[in-house]
Amino acid sequence: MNDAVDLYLAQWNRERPDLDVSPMAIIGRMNRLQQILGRGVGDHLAEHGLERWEFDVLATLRRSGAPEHRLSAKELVRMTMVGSSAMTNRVDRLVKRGLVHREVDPANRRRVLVGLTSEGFAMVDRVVEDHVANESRLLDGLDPGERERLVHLLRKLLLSLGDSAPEGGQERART
Amino acid sequence: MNDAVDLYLAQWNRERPDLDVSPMAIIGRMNRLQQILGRGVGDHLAEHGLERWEFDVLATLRRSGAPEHRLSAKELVRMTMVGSSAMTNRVDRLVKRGLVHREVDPANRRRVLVGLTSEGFAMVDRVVEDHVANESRLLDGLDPGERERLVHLLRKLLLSLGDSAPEGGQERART
DNA sequence: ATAGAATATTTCGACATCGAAAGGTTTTCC
DNA sequence: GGAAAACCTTTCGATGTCGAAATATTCTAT
Repeated sequence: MNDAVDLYLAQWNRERPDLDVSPMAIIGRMNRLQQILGRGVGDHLAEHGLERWEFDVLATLRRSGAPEHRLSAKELVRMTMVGSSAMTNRVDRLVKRGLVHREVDPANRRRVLVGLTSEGFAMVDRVVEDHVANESRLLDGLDPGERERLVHLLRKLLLSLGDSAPEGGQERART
Repeated sequence: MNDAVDLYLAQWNRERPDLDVSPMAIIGRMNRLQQILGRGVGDHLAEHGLERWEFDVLATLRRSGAPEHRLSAKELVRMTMVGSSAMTNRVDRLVKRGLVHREVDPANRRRVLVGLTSEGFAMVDRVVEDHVANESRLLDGLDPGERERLVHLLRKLLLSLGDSAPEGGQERART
């Protein structure tokens, strides 16, 4: 049995046998998995009435923890890998849905603090359990040992690319 | 050393110790890698004057092979995982740049055949070599054995999710 | 022959994102 | 204490994608 990437590697080998296209075996599959898994996650969240980006923001606030379940816009940007302008838009829409509230930080009026409302909190806490169960289902094709090896490899690759826990870390330049 | 995903797994464990969030260790890292690798690929292609979606289309046509380096719009859609309306837009723009030509299939006038112009052909063939070198550089953090194991795991996961070589294969419903 | 089903592409409106620039606020440093 | 630099968020215009509907062509079955 071949996957879609096997085909295009074979095509490249036929057309350009001089080229070593083996990196595509990884990067191409990563692309495809991203799309397929993304749809699997998105379809499931839609059943709970959430878009993927909504869940991302709510979950980021939820796991940032007590007491306030609250982060500044900048911290949200850092955690979610979207630009600041996209975050403004996301928060706008979540405020309209009543899932988060936004207020100027009284201690530093440049900052905006975004926090979960009780509806938002209830929503994440209700959905997240099903969400991880769904993710687990998507990974059913790998046994526990394989999953562990995959985690290890992905983690090593991420670290080699300079990804690091954003504890005051350096972000990509963004406006 | 921790990557960004280690942090949010730890946060979930603190906030919801009842939950097994281990699937996120894979899916979360896949998301992040996708973004970081995507930027690495895109920035490099930009140096050659190409957008990522442009390269995707040109490369798909190039590797589809002689004699004509030509595919129908539908085949392009199947190979690239974008919707048909996005493909119309992509081809429009590539035609304007003179990199592909579009013509109605005389044998079946519903179909549109898209083929590389000689400029398009020269462009891909010039860029692809650098492109794979760049991809290889992005994967430098893994040694050859690790890359091989990663390929194996990603491939197995893809197959378990129903991805298969699109030789008349069943695609996802799209309008 | 022809109505209707099936197939293939394009058009249309909506939407999420991006990067640059603008708008406020605070800090720094003379 | 005030000007300039640094900081944080929002606004703006552009872009690329999506899904549904529209258009155009071919196939099927009577």
